[in-house]
Order: sequence, then structure tokens, then C-alpha cells
Amino acid sequence: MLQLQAIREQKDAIIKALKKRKIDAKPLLESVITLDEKRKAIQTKLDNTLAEGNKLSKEIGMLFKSGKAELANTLKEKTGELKELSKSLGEDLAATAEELKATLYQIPNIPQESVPAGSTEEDNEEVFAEGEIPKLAEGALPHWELAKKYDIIDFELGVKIAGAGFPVYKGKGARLQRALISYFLDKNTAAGYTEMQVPHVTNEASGYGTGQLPDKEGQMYYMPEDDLYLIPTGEVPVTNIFRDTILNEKDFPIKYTSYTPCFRREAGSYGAHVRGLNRLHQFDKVEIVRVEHPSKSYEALEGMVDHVKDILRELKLPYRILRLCGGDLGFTAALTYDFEVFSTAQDRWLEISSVSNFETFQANRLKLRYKDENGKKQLAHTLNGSSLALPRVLAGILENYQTKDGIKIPDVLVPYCGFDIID
RNA sequence: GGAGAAAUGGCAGAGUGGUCGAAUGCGGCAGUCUUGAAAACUGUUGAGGGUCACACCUCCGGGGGUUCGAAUCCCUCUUUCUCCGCCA
Repeated sequence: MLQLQAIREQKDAIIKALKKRKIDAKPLLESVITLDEKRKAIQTKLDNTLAEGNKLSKEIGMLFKSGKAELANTLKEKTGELKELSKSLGEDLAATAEELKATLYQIPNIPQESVPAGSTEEDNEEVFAEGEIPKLAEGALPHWELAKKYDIIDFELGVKIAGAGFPVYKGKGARLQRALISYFLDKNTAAGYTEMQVPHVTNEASGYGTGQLPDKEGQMYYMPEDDLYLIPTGEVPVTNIFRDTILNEKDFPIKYTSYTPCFRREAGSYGAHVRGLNRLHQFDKVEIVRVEHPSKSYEALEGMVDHVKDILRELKLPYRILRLCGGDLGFTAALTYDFEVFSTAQDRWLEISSVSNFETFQANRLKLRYKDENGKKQLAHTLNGSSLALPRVLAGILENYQTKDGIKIPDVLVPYCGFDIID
């Protein structure tokens, strides 16, 4: 959520910056300003009415004490009027504030300067690429066929138990998943991230805090009986640790990592690109989350990017890094780097990590602040990234490491797996 | 799931109808003292709106009500604790 003050002071600059997202924010911003002015006017009127009422009440109290009951009773009539007035003003105020909030919720984050303009993923900017794309033998298979051949992932069994998009990992497949989770967590904690285990469901307030609500309402599994959402990413519970929090400057940097399953309804997905592990309703992910001083957040973002690079290097997977264009940028992000692994057998890039700086956008919703050196409260910056998402890394490993003898396990994972080939 | 008790500032904990945004202690911050630190002493220290700055307004778990006036009384929801039941 953008800050009201920023909208008031830099309306035109914000409209211009939001054009990178291919949206015309002018009407929204203008109605924010109008609504805010209206809110203030009503608030002032209400405050004055209440102040008058408070004053009268005190006088009445004094009069009763000094035995002037008659005079007190006359004043009571006056307070009755004030009470009715403040009630209706209060209703106006609530309605206006609600409308203002609803409008603010519709405005996405301002893209950072370096974000390229553009509307689709075609316009994303490749900023880095590394790793050899392996030459596979004739007849190399996509991962869903390898999964069947070596009996390590059973998609049909998942359909029986839950539905499409909920695979069952078996034997060495399951062990490889667990190995990846442990390996990622070990890498993250070695880099100074504190491991957290968090709830896999969240309440509505948490959904609003990180921006999944109201923007992505239909993408989350929702349990009406308990008014809870299954988390679409560990970002939600981990970042919400800091909702309604005032930090001290010395608390920075805050670095957390957490392994969670992620649940996504993926309404509207279809086609070949959702085959196998490419797009699932439930998948595992290890997330890194940072809360930073605004002056350090881009340094932190680069640090996170380097960290993910390091992991992909160790796994020896060919990857590239994209800077997302305005049109592809998530609602809440100011700058996002996507990591993609090349799947040789599918001959396409698979997104395996997304690393973003949200600047103050989430912090404003979360009311996540810190006290600066003058004791003034400022919004902190939040960041997060996948480190890493499991299924597509798994797909990448299966496809790129296949040989005629079986699927070799990347060296770094062998100690975690306890075997070096799936055959 | 059943019975009872409770919810107040970073924490602990007073406050049962007006002068209470709230005693006191701890913690935090600043200062005095000290070579430095500790101790001691002094001061300061909740959040939001509003204002150039004041004034002023709101907030004592959430929502509603009684009253001229509510942290305090009533209703309701939520959460926590204790006991019982069930249970990984």
C-alpha cells in the first residue's frame, strides 16, 4: 500500500512511474486525494463536536457536585444534540475511511527506477546467465516421463487422493525432495538466516499484511468455517511475524528462512506448460525473508540474488536471471529478479526463484516501523525470495542429470540423499 | 467438547462511574558522577489522527449498549489460563 503522504506530495511522479505497469493510475490517485480531504474535513468536525461534548460533561459533573442540579439538567439537553451529531459524523467518517482504504488497496507498488517498461514476459530483461546447458543423449525425456520410468513421482496416485496438481513422491523421489529441503535450509542458515517454522494457514489480517488480499483472493485456498487461508507462500506467515511492530535500528538486518508447503488454486491454468511438476496446487518451498533499513534494502536484494546464484552454481544447473518488466512485476513488488533454470528436455526455461524488494509497500500495510536515530518512526523495507522452490529444481535435476544409466545426483546433494544415482 | 477465571503501556502490575492516557516497579533513552564501566541520583519514555507548531480528538483484547460522563456497569465475540473430557 502506498503512503498517503507520498500520494499527496508526488502524485504526478507516481502516475508516471506506474505507467511502466501499463496502468493509468490517475483516477485512483485523484480519488484517494479527494477521499482523504473529505476524511479530514469530517474528522475535524467530529473532533470539535466531541470536544464540545467533553467540555459540557465536565461542567455537568461540577454542577451536580455543587448541587446545581437544575442548571445541569439544562446542559444535558445540549449534550443530547451533540451526541446525535457525532453519531452521524462518526458513520460518515467510517464510510469515507473504508472507501479510502478500498481505493488504496487497488494501487500497486511503484516500480523501482531500473524496472524496464513492458507488458509481458517478453519484455523482461535478462541481466545474468551462467552454467553449461548439457548435451543430452538421443531420446532424453521430460521429467514427468522420467518420474514414471524410475517410479519416483506418482501423479495419478495424487489425483486419487486429492486431485490433479497434488503429486505423490515415492522412494528416492521423496528422499531427494527431503534432501533438497535440508540442503537449502543449511545453505540459508550458513548465510545468516534464522530458521523458522511457521503456521501453514493464516488469518485474513495476515493476507492483507503482505498483499495477497484483496488482490489475489481467488488464488488462495480458503476455509470458511474457520476463516483461514492455506498459505500460497512462506512469505505470508514469516513476514507477518513483523505486523504491528516497531523495531529499533539496531535490530537490522533481520534475516529469516523457512521451509513450508505452498498451496495455490492456480485458477485458470491449463495446457502443456502445467504438465508434471511445472505447476502444482501444492509444492514445497524454502523461503528467505529480510526486513531492512530503507538505505540498505537494495544492497540486501543483491545479497539475496548472490546467495541464490551460489546455490544454483553448487547444483550445477544452467540458469539465467531476469529483471521483471513493469507489466510482469507482482502487485506488491518494487523490483523483482526471477531465476530460471533451463530444462533441456523440455527445451524451455523454468522459473525457480523470485527475489523481490517491496520497499515500504508491505511495511505500510503491516505497520512495520522502526525508530530512526531521532526517535522518529519510519517504515521499514521488506524483501523475500525463494531459496528455492522445490518442484522445478527437481524437474531441472531430473532432466539435466539424466544419463543412460539413470539420473545422477548432484555432488552437493549426495550426502543428503545417501545415494548418487536414481536407477 | 464441558466448568470456572482473566484480558490495562516493551514487561510486571494498580486502578470498580467524572479531575485517568492511566499509580508504582522493571526495562529503554538522556544527563550528573567516573579515566571508563557499574552503582547511585536526576530527567525522560505508549500508539494513531490533526496542526507550521500548539490546541484538540481517538485508543485500557474486538464489536455493540447504558450514562450528561465508561479502563471501570451491561451484552456479545475472540483469545489466554486453570480443572475435566478427548487426543498426535
